[in-house]
Amino acid sequence: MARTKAFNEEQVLDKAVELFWRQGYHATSIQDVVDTLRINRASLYGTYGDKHTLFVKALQRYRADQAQAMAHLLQGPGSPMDKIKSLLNRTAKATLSDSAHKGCFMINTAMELVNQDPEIARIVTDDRRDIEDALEQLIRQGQQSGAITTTQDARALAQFVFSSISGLRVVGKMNPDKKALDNVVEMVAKLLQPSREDAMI
Amino acid sequence: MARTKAFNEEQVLDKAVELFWRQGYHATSIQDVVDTLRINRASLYGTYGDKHTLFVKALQRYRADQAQAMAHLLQGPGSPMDKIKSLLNRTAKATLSDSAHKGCFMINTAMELVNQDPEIARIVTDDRRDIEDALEQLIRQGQQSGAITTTQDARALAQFVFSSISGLRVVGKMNPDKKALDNVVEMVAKLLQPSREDAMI
DNA sequence: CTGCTTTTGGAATGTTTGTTCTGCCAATGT
DNA sequence: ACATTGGCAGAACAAACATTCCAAAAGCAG
Repeated sequence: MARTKAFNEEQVLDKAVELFWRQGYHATSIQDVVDTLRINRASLYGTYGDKHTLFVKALQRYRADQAQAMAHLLQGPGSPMDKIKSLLNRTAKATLSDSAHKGCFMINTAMELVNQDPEIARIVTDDRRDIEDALEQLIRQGQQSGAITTTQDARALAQFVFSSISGLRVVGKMNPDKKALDNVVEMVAKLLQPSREDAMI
Repeated sequence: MARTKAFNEEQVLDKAVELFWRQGYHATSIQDVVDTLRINRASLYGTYGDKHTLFVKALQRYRADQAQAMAHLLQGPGSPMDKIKSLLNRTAKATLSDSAHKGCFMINTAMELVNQDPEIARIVTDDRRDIEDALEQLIRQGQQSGAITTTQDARALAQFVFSSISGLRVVGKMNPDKKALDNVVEMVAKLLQPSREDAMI
């Protein structure tokens, strides 16, 4: 009944994710978007709305992708401790193989917009809560099997792991040095392990 | 021989630090600068150069202030371990009392510009190196007196502490929750302490 | 093929951007 | 007192900005 779009809506959104991820919100102009996505201005506005709406869609898509990867890890094989280590190692590896130094789109966005844009702030906060919830659950399991220390409660440890991952992404953005990142991963893992002192209480 | 400036060059630069710190580089227009610093356009360009130059001056001023505070801490009283704890606690406290959620100007800038602006990247890298050097020196002293673990070398621990501080600033930006921040500080401190197992080797 | 609907290309919109220019004014050395 | 130097106010500038509009083109139903 009408003309069909000359582009794939999802694929083009992926390009938007990549672009905003690399450049941030304010440093990206609509001209950049038009050039990079190879889509007409009118089609852009017609399909995704204005710049801010497009950005939100891109961020939510990134978040959905990330959440899926996390779910996959959670229900995969391995002990809770293995999964946490794997998450940390994956972060370190992603940082190292990221030649454009893009870092994490969610954290980049948080740093750029959280105190200027309430809608974005809410997405960032929700994302953090979800990740901390997943970590807490994992840690609780590990604590029950005795693989993770019980000197701190699961929530506190989850917050610590989240903070450590954030730290990794900042350091990775500044200067991705394999040794430095591996060190951090190792130390976080060490802190989660129950020490012999735990039993003395 | 000529008219005197109607403003204090240093005080106005401080306002620029505050503004860029709060909004970042790209989100701040020259009009914002003119309005906030309450200085004429011509005077602005005449005194500080263009936008980029002003930003660099602001960032360097921030860095100098921070470096001075660090030097003061280093040569003050207290053990190396106390100084590290104090640094961490100060970061947590600064985050909590920062109602505008500004975070750390240097880290904000790193996240926004490091992969777009080589001159800024260099400043950020230099700053990180200096901080890690200071931490390493402190940790080395602590190790010699037996107050800090020797299971990792001083450099690795310094990198870990730096990463943890970065994590604090990210978490603090997202949602400054006192308990979460204090937890992180406590755990970093715990990791630095020598455990009884150390002696068993 | 025809009619309808949506996409598309690109010009056009008005605003905001960073930067500079011009004319006036204030302060100081002589 | 006055000339000279540099600060100051605000207009002026072109380029870039986000967004909209219009006419042409393309696909599908009848």
